[in-house]
Amino acid sequence: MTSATARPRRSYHHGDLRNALVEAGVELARDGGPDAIVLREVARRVGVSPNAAYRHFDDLPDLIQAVAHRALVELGRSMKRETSRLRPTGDEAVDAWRQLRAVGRGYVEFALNDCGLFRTAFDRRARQGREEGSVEDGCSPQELLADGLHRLVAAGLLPAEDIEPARMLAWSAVHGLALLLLGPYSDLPTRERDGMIDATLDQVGKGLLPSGVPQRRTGRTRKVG
Amino acid sequence: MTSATARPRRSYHHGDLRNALVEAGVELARDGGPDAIVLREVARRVGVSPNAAYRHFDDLPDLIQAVAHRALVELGRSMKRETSRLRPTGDEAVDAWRQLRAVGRGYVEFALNDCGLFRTAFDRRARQGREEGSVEDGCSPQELLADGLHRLVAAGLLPAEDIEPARMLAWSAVHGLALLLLGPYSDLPTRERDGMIDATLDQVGKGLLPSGVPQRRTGRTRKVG
DNA sequence: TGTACATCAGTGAACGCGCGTTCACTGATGTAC
DNA sequence: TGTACATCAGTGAACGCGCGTTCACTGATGTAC
Repeated sequence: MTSATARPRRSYHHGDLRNALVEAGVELARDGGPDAIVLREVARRVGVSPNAAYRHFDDLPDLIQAVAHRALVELGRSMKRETSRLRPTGDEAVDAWRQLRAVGRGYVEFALNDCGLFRTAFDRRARQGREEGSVEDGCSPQELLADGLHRLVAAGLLPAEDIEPARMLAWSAVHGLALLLLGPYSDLPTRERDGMIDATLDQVGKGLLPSGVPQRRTGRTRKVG
Repeated sequence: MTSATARPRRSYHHGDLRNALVEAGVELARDGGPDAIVLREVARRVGVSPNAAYRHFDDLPDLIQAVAHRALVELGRSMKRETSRLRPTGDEAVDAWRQLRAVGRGYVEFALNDCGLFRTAFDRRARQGREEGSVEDGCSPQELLADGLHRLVAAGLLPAEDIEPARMLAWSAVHGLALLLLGPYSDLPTRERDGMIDATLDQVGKGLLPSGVPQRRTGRTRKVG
């Protein structure tokens, strides 16, 4: 339970304490979810007195907010990782749909692999207080979803005016799926779980795309190259 | 904060303490979500010493579990209420789809109106420990969803073998939608929020039903009367 | 290049708090005879 | 119908705990001259 990472500091001043505190918070959240982010324990792990944290954060919720922000960054990375694994087929419709699918898969995958951090990303306390903008580098979960949707539009699979409802269905389905798999369905064997993810993503596709989910090598119609 | 409901008991023995404790827990959860369920406060509200609760519950998680169960019952009621408002059109396909839609709407509506209780229904601590079966009277959320899906099958709108993926998409979408509306989209004005719910439920329909969402008075094909 | 001094970033000790849970207890209830 | 007694369902006091936060402080840093 106690500080594995706590080692005596070389100097009186830490140099990068804020970051170190957030990092420790991330580790706690990873193991035990948002409730495991405890100011005193965070300080303990970094090897600093509890009140030192108040030089860098207003209060505990402010710290949680910072940890949640990191969690969103990691969620985005997981999504990005999944899309970057794709090899283009040359068929823009197929590729566009695959990209959105990968985005969704990365979302669910992260939730399952890093459940504590995932829950932290959407914790209530993280939303309160100041905005903190979104993830810097254009790789926020929201942007990745938007990219995927725009690519569907560009491929002629999704009418541009349907973007908003499409976003909502896609995000809802994937978010709900992740939480159900962590919750009521948490006893499911990995095999069946993977099947469920695939099946659900396909169903989402059917909901999103008026002309259906494009299949590779079937010469399905598309309007844009 | 303190006991509005605490009134001196007539007798030494309460008579229905377990129930009273759960009820107080429900009120706390309603106001503040699962974390607001605090054993001492529950006892305080009922006007009983804290340790009296241990005659009826193993520990705090056991109490939370009982409260979560009640929350599920209320969720089911909200869903049922929504379906019972429907007036049959005579068109079985239309009616079947409307029923499932109402089930989904009742789900989201409950989440928005009784957010603390909704979150409690799916709290992690409630899932641990013994099973406690499901809601007694055949009105559990899961059963209502199943009923809706079976009716779609009976109406010839959904192939029987697609029930499982359909369940997963429907539940995921509606669950995720509820949580997103409570979370990242919580600032949304009611008007737009309602629009989003409708749009998302329609999208779910498109995902579920191979022949599309049935419209009233269009003479759409159906296989079973 | 050296020194005075404001500012920054930590420390140590303490605060009050409310929690979940356990202990040894006692008043109330119901059942056997 | 009345009484003895086991069992049930509460009480009161206390336990240890760890938390978030505040106080007055001090060591380290960097800048003006």
